[in-house]
This record gives sequence, structure tokens and C-alpha cells, in this order.
Amino acid sequence: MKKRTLIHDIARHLEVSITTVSLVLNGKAKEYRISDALAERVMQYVAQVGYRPNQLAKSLRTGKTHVIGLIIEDISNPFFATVARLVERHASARGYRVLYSSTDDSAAKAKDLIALFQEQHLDGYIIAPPAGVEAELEQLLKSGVPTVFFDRYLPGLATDYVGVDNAAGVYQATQLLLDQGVARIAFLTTESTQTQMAARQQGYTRAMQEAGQPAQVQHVPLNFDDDSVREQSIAAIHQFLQDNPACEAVIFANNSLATLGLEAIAQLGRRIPQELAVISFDDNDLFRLHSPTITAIAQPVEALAEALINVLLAKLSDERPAAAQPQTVELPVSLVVRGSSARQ
Amino acid sequence: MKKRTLIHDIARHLEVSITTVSLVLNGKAKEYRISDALAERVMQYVAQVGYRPNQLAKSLRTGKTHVIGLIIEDISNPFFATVARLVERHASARGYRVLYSSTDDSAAKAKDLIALFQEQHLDGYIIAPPAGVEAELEQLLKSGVPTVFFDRYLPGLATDYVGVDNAAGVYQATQLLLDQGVARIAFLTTESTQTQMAARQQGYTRAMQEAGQPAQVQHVPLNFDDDSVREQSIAAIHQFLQDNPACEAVIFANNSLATLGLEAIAQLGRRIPQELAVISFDDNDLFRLHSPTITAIAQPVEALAEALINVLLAKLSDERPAAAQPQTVELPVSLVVRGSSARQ
DNA sequence: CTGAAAGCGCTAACAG
DNA sequence: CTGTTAGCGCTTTCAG
Repeated sequence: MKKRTLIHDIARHLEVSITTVSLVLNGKAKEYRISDALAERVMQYVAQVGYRPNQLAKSLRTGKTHVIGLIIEDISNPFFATVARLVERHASARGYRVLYSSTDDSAAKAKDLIALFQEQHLDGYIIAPPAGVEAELEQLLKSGVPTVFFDRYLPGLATDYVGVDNAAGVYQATQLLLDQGVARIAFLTTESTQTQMAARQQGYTRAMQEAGQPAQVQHVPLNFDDDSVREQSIAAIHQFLQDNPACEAVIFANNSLATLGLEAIAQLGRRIPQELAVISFDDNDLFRLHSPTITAIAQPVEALAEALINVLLAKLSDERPAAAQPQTVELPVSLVVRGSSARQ
Repeated sequence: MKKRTLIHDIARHLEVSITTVSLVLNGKAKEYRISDALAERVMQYVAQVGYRPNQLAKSLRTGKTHVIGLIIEDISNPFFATVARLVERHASARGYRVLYSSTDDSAAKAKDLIALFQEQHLDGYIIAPPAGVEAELEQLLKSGVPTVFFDRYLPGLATDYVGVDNAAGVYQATQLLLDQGVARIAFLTTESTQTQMAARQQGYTRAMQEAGQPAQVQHVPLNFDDDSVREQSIAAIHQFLQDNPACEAVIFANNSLATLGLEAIAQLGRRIPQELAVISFDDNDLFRLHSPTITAIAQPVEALAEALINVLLAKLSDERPAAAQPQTVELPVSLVVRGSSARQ
């Protein structure tokens, strides 16, 4: 348990004042007309003994932590995992740490997390909000902490948002099937009413409507928290497919659903795409390697991460607190056509 | 920017002393013989206004942050992602937050992370160390912060470790193939010299040796950071398979390698398992859903996460600092036999 | 039960 | 350039 060196120790050793050391360390040497020689001497000794200021004390004093909180749905979902690490990479390149955690899309967990993060006095937030946390978020926004929503937003709350054009993606995917003469297309989605899910569904409904085909939307229970629900979800999809033998194609509203769906399809022994065409929202390794490969609506993860960081850091450095109009970034998705959507 | 309520505000409102509020808040009401009535009154008001003590100040004062750092290789790897979220879940059930970050197996990143975490004064660490950070880690251990290694350890450093019996797992997998008369088995591994990789290789070599078969170990470049290396890795595996047409089976030393390998195999159009049997260390969704399903050596993620938290929290609460003998937990793995290893 | 007071380690205004 | 000083918000000892 050797004790850490303190700013005081280094000042004493160098026989200069604590102020000088602090000023040099914070890049204010010039401003306070400290000689380059002295500044250099300080920096050198600091490096030599490996002195690291205590961030707790620093933050307590300055009110800044240089940490941003990333609250996502589920870190074990490839989409969120990828965005998380990209955000982290960009943030750290710009001097920020990111602290991330999953809500499992539960309002209770999200509330805990927000409270926890607030106690830690993070500088800003990126949040994929579950339903039911409007009040907490509103309070968070009112407190003036820079916050940007991601993946979905909460209609009542005016803040920055970064996401994709969900409706267009699904519309396009539905078209792809319709153009091949596949008309009995079902849309499998979760029970959630989140904006991104609603938009995806709406893209599907519109395409079907325009084609004069009846839409068939099926809601499947989905829960990341409890592994037993996993089986239930598979069973539900299984059931649906069995009850709808005429269904020629299914579009899954996200990649968790699709993964579960592939399992259900395998159980039933339905051949893809001959007996059932499949398209998933969100791309991932599994889809590239599956036999057949799975057509997916891919979100531009790299661009999303960059946009998130840019929007947030802009707010962070900006002086005008909640002045400007909230910024909204909506990126296009791309349809990655693979084997599972091909007409046999 | 409304200001947060402080302990001072609540004391004043209740017309009691700050000391009293603090004592009640920290569960020391009894100890200081504060009446239940008063304690109740305090708690109630605190709840009412939603007062949250400033953790920065608290930590600065107490020296405890109640945050543990989880330093893993790659959060987008399903194995690490799963362990991370399980650790997080257990930790939070026991009053700890976890802060996790990936090293991409780079010593430089790991050093940065350790330094960063140290500045934040975390209470303890769980680390999957890359090679080349021995010095930093030794210093960390000497500073007395509870630390447990995970997945692999660094031979020179005596600290607690939680991992699996890697050698036995691969030995068993190799046996499975040998028992079916498949003898030309290659072992594809990374270039790393980490303990877990060495042990896996050793399990393979021993099995081959005992069977009187020549071992064939191939090292493949692998890098999580740089996506261009991804293609290189695939190309390397591709090349290897092409150069060794007689090879009947391949065991991948981890799941990233296996994922890449499946891609290479698909490119070559080799049929699994008829032309090439495949087994991977680490299990994941992809392997369950692939056609054919992929046999895998599965690590007990749930048990690992629990062991990690138990070992760490034991050290955290223990008074004897580096007193006791370092604890080592080595869990068994299980062979999940699926389609890819079946003799046709 | 309580009030005062010290202090965790650092920043930054202020007056030299 | 520097020394002093006043905190940031909280815990905890000590003397009532």
C-alpha cells in the first residue's frame, strides 16, 4: 500500500509552489507567464515519478469528469456492442472516457443507471431510452447535462437524436420481396412501442399497402434479461410459422428476433429461401455465415458512432446550454442482399 | 441548470445537524443512538426530495468508489460480452458498479486503461491481461488494490486467477475426432503466447502425441482493432486449407478464429463435416445456428462470472491485504458435440 | 443526539 | 512567477 505522490510532494521536491505545478499541469503556464524552463522542469519531474492527479479531487473541484455515459439496450447484441466500441474509440481519441451499461430495455434498470450515473457526475449522455423513463429523462435534460438519444427517441422530449431511417429500410426490404412476386410477407416485431420499432413496422405496412397486399404483423415477446424468455420467444415464432403455412417470407424487426427466428425455422425444418424467405433488420456475423446467408438491412454503425460523438462533443464544448434547436441526425440504412431473400 | 440538493440543504430543512443526516444516511443511526423517529424523518425527507449524495465527494473522503474495473480483450467477442454482462449483473446485486473496457489485446491500450482506472480510484480489478504489461500490473498489485486475473494469467505475477481447464477441453475435443478415426487434425491458433492459448495448444499436442499422430499447429494473425486484418486472417486460413488438402479436421483455438475460419471454409466451398470437420473453442449463437451446427468447447460463462465476483469481493471485504495465498479457480469446460464434428 | 472542525487532493482567484 | 486562501461536498472524530 505505498502512498501515491501528491501535487504537494512534487511542488516540495522542485521547491516551487503548488500553484505553479498545478498551472503547468493544466496548460496555463503561458497564461501565467511561467518560464518555459520551469515548466519543462515540472513536466519532466512529473513524468519521471509518474505523477497522476487524483481525478476525484479534480472533478470535485472543477465539476467536470470527462466521462460520458452510454446507456444502451443490451451489450451482448452485436449492433449495440459495435456501436459501443466505436463510440468508445472516438471518445477516447478526444479525451473522454465512456462508461457503458445495458438497460435490457427495462425502465427500472434505466432509472437506476441514470441515477447512478448522475451521482458520478458524468459530463454527458448517449441514451437508447426504453419506454417509461420520460420523467427521469426530462429531469436529466432540465438539469442541463448534454444528452443525445440514440436508436430511438421519446416523442415528448426535445433533445438531440441520432438514428437511422428505419421506415425506408424496411420499405425497401419489403419491396425487394414484392418485386420478386413474393406477396405473403409477415413482419415479426417485438411488443415494444419504441419509435424505431414503430417506424420499421410502418415501412413494412406502407409497402404492403401500396402493393395492395394485406399486412400481417406479429408481435413476439422478447426479453434480454431472462434467459427463459428466450425459449418462449422461439416457441412463439415457431407457433406463428406453424399457424401460417401460407406465409412465404418473414421480415424480422431486429437482429435478436432474427436470431431467435432462425432457430425456430431450423426446428421446423423449413428451407430458406425456397419455403420461406427471410430478411432481418440489423446485420451481423451470423447472417454473413449462415447457410444460406441472410439478407439484412444494415445500419451504418461507423457513421452512427461518429455522429453520436460529434453531436455530443459539440454540446459539451458549446457554451450555449440548451440554447440551440435540438439536432437530429437520421442516417440511411443499406439493404445487403444475400441468399435468404432470393426467389428460388 | 437547477442546483442539486446538498446534505446541508436537507439538514437545514429538517433543522437537525449535518452530522445527524450523514450518520443516518450511512446506517450509523443506531450506533450513535439517534432515535428511530428522527432517523425515519430524515430518511423520509431524503426520499421525498430525491437527495443523492455526491459520490465524488464521498469517494474523495472515504477513499472508496464502489466501482470495479473489468479489463477484457474485446467487448464485441460474444464470450467476453457475456461474461461482462454477467459480472455486471452480479456486481450490481452486491452494490458495486462495473466499468468495462477492451484492450484489443494491445499492451499500449491496456496500459492506458490501467492508468486511467487508477486515476479514478477504482476499488478492484478483473483483468484479462495482454502480454507486455507485466511491469504495470506488478505495480498495480503492489499498490494493494484487489485484482483478479481472468481467462489467462501472467506467470510471473502472483495474484488470484479465474479461468478454465483449457488443456483438458482441447484434449477432449481432439479425442472426439481421433476416436472417429479422423487423424489429420490441424490446430489453428493465434500468434499470442498467452497462457490460455498455450494450454489449449498443449491439450491438442498431447492428444495427438498419445495417438501417435503428427501434430500440425498453424498460427494465424488476428487483431480486433484493425478491420483490415480481418481479411488477412481469413486469407491466411484460406491459404492454409489450400496448402493442406489432406487435412481432415481443424480445431480453432478461439471463437474469433473459428468465425473467420468458417468464412474461409465457405469461400473454398469445403463441405463440413464431410470434407472437413470443425471444432471451436468457445461457443456462441453462430455455432448453434450454422449449417451444420458447430461443435464447440464451451466455457461455463455463468460460473466464471460468479467465481470472478466472489473472489474479488472476498478480497475487497477482507481485511488482510495481500495476506493469504493467491486463490486460483480453474473451472471445467464442456464439449458440446454438434454436427460439424460428426464423421460422415 | 449535535455542532464544530478537520481534511480528502486539487484548482484558481487574488494580492503580491 | 508564487504564497495564500477559499472552497468542491461529504465523513467522522471530539467534545459537549
